[in-house]
Amino acid sequence: IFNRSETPPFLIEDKIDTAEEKRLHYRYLDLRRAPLQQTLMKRSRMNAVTRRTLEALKFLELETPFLVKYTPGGARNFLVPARLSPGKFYALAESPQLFKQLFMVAGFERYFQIVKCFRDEDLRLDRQPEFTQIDLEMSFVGQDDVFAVVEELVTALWREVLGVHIPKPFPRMRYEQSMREYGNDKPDLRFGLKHVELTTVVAEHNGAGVPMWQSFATVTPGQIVKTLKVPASANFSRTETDKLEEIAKGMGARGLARAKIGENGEWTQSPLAKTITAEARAAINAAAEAKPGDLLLFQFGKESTVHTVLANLRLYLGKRLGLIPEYGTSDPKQAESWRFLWVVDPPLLEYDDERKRWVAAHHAFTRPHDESIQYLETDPGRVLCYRYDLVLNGFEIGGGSIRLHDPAVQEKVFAAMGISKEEAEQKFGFLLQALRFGAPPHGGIALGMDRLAFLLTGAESLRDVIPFPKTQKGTDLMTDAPGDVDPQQLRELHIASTYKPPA
RNA sequence: GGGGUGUUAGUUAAGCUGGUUAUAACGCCGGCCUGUCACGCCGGAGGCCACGGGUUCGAGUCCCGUACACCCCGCCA
Repeated sequence: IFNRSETPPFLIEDKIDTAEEKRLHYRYLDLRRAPLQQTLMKRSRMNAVTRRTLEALKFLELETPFLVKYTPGGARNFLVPARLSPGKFYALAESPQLFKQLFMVAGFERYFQIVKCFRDEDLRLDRQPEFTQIDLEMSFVGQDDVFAVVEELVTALWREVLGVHIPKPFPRMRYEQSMREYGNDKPDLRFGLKHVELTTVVAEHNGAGVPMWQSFATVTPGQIVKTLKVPASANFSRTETDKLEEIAKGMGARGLARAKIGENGEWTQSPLAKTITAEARAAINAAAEAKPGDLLLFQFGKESTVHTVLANLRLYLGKRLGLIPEYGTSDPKQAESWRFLWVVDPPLLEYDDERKRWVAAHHAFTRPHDESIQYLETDPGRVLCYRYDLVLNGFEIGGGSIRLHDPAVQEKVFAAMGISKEEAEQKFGFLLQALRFGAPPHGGIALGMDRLAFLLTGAESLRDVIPFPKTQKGTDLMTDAPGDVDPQQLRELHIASTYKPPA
């Protein structure tokens, strides 16, 4: 009776002053609280709007199996023992990816599903082991067609659930720019504090006179120097900058070199000040547009570490300086509070340092840009592809691609990844065979419904938009799952545990 | 696998540099109050200070380990 009303009958105190652990243990009581009631009502409406919008756009809602064959790559799967095939296992689907492509082969031109997915990876604030996606796939489309559908859907959600009109089309940014300016592929565009690239500046000044930077006198792939400028207005104390260093170290940094800019551009309070050449210092100040009183934070070394450290420092500073709230959206009724962004044109392949070969950055079935196919053999890192992520306020809320439907190009991609024909057939045979029967050009996307609800409602945690969420260790404190099973059940499945609890 | 924060009464928390009987609020129990509604007043019960070691004359407080919760890195669409 109350599930269509804005004000539920049990208006339990809004204030949360109970430990999360306790709340989860008595989740059914926690769910009586008005904020959670309203959140779940909004989520219900999001489901309804999604179905209505996609139905109007001629999408068919089709189901796919949860119990599937394990395929390598991507997320770790949950395994389910197959009683009728002793010794064998199903995997719980990490996404309907292959099946939705097969719908395209089968001639269903527009498919969607609001579907549970399962991934056996560690949890985060915005990650649960089972979660819900709005999954869709379309035939005879390019990237722009997928964007148009998603923008229609997302703006409908914000309009009909929040009453906010988000302008279309959403802005786009190339992956390369996102990494360069923000250090990750999900930039929060609500504030500045962009990273400043210094690798070439340092190389041009032959290491800038700084002993720690001698290895940067020449540019080495995968090794970079960057800085982040904290404006003078922040007026950080020594204790506060020390805190920044602690955070950086927590992200894997060796340290956090700093420099405070003096009246004439000189550097103080800095381990670099003694040795840096005046020319290099001026060039860095210019690159960072540093003014007296500003504080420069430096990171150098392995590109991925530099990016992780600076991307997280940027977020910390954004919150610390009050540029964005701790969580949620400062003014949810204003369209400007919602910074949607398409991140496009990422590389198809990335180099795996451990396995010493190129691997798919996402999956091997993404269509490369036609003009970069030529680099597949000669310069694999240069191959860009039709892969796209939808980002909102620093959270990735969806990702998809235009699929590779041409078997000839597919072969080249496998070759670039060092996957033999036999191996490919063994691992992905049914999809490759299906594509050989003739597949239309197709592509799609999956939107994280939990994250959409999390952001739309301004929730503090993904757990607040999931009725019965799991803890960081993947347990359910209410039902005490996962639990022990009867030995007889294991015998039926021909399973024995080798686990020995610590003494 | 790694880093960080936390764990004190039923609940939420305070307990600084180790020092007799570990505090408060709400809740609970008893008494009083016939117009209250976050009632008020008086009295009371309730704690292996998460668990296990260690340092010390002495540990809620310091050290080590474990468990649980949360945040992050790794991992992950």
